[in-house]
Amino acid sequence: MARIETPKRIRGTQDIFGEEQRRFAHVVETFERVRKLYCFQRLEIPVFESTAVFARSLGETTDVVSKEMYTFEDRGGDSLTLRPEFTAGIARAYLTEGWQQYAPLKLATHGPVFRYERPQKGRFRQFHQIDAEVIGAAEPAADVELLVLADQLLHELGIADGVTLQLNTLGDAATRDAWRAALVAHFEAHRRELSEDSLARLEKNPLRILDSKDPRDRPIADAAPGIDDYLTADAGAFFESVTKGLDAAGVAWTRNGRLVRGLDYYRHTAFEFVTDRLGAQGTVLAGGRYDGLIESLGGPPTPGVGWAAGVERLAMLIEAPAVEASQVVVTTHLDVLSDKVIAVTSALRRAGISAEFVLGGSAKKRYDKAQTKLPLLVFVVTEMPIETRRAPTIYIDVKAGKGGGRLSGDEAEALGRQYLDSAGTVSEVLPEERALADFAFYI
RNA sequence: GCGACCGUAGUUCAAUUGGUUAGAGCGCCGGCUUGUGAUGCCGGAUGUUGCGGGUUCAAGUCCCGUCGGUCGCCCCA
Repeated sequence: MARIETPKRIRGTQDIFGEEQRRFAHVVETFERVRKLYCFQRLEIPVFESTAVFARSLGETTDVVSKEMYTFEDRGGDSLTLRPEFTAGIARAYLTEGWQQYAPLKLATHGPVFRYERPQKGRFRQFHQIDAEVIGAAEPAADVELLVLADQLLHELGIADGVTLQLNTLGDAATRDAWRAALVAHFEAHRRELSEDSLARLEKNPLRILDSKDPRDRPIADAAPGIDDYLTADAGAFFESVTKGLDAAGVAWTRNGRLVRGLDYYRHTAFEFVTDRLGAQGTVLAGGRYDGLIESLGGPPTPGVGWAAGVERLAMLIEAPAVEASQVVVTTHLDVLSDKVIAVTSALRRAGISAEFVLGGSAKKRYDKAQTKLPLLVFVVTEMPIETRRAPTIYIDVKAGKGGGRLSGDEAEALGRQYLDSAGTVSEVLPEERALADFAFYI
């Protein structure tokens, strides 16, 4: 017989399940909660866009655009790209949907993004980001609002202690141009001592030499001119307002004058929340101001700030959330799903009580499995004779207690009665010495 | 794109310097304890040792290739 080869999971993609998915969901749910506290509107945008949306906004020479995008032709011959990030798509939506009328807009979204990279710890080809943006607000208060939101999110996830906010300014266009020219001159003068990687950076993105990890580059990078000397008065004042705002909000930050961002569209504020607990992938949440991005997409001059965070990276840092125990687990001694079992279980659920029905195995196996669900009560539906009685019966196990706690007989009886009554089931307590549980309800 | 290490049942891992029918825990399936229960007892099934080639009397163990995983570099969330 021919052997059918089982399909493989595509490299860099994930099947998220069990504890991993609980961590994942907790990150997203916490983001949703905090985002509402800051009155950021939830937004959904497409997973793919015209290739030009990303190529023009991120910068043609960036690694993301030049070698990491999932780009393909659709059946109509158009070049499409799976989004490698959110900001460009949101900017495009802002323009095509005419959202200028709502500006300034505070937006939040989350979902999968795609980058063709070599997978490693905290790095995938399809991964997930949470994202927050403020479009149409030029004032530093917008930057502060986003950073405070990020800071609160990390606190609520319980990981703020291990993560530090590194902050820098890239200045305005004039600042950036002057600083860049000075850097290029400095690095050109030390051309011979630079690493191969940095020689390539010198052509493509000289700013990146500043945060090189290569020991050969460090002394040269450390001796390079700082941006502060080139900041225009406006740019300096802007940055000061941001830092003062953070102090006022009680957000801890440290200046990192060598922090630059990889994508071309960043101006002024640039920041990264960094941890040392994720190996090489220390950046957990990052972003900055991108005045000029929307212009590069053919729109009117429009200020913007935003950040994105990797859901998987955050999920790796948090404490594992506990499994949600069901309130009631229903099982049965009967071999087939009797009408009684169906009636009881669905009545409980209609009454708003989470009730799990255990499938598979023998009555004993099902009972053991029911115990492992850590419910408040286990209902055992049976028609087996107890003493001389043959009426359909629900036994309630008083020994099962949520979180290892045990219920007293009275508590169990009260709860069982309450559940059964709210489930619309007539019940009568039968103290039964030889029952599975301490109480039996005739139904 | 570059480098290092790794790849054995569903899963986590074993298997002396290459040497008989590749083992265990968990999980799964069945049975027992006339029923007090997540952690009782007994039994059972499942592997083309990632895939393809090579060396050898003999390969899970060595070599080459390939695919995949992990961790670095690069880049980024």
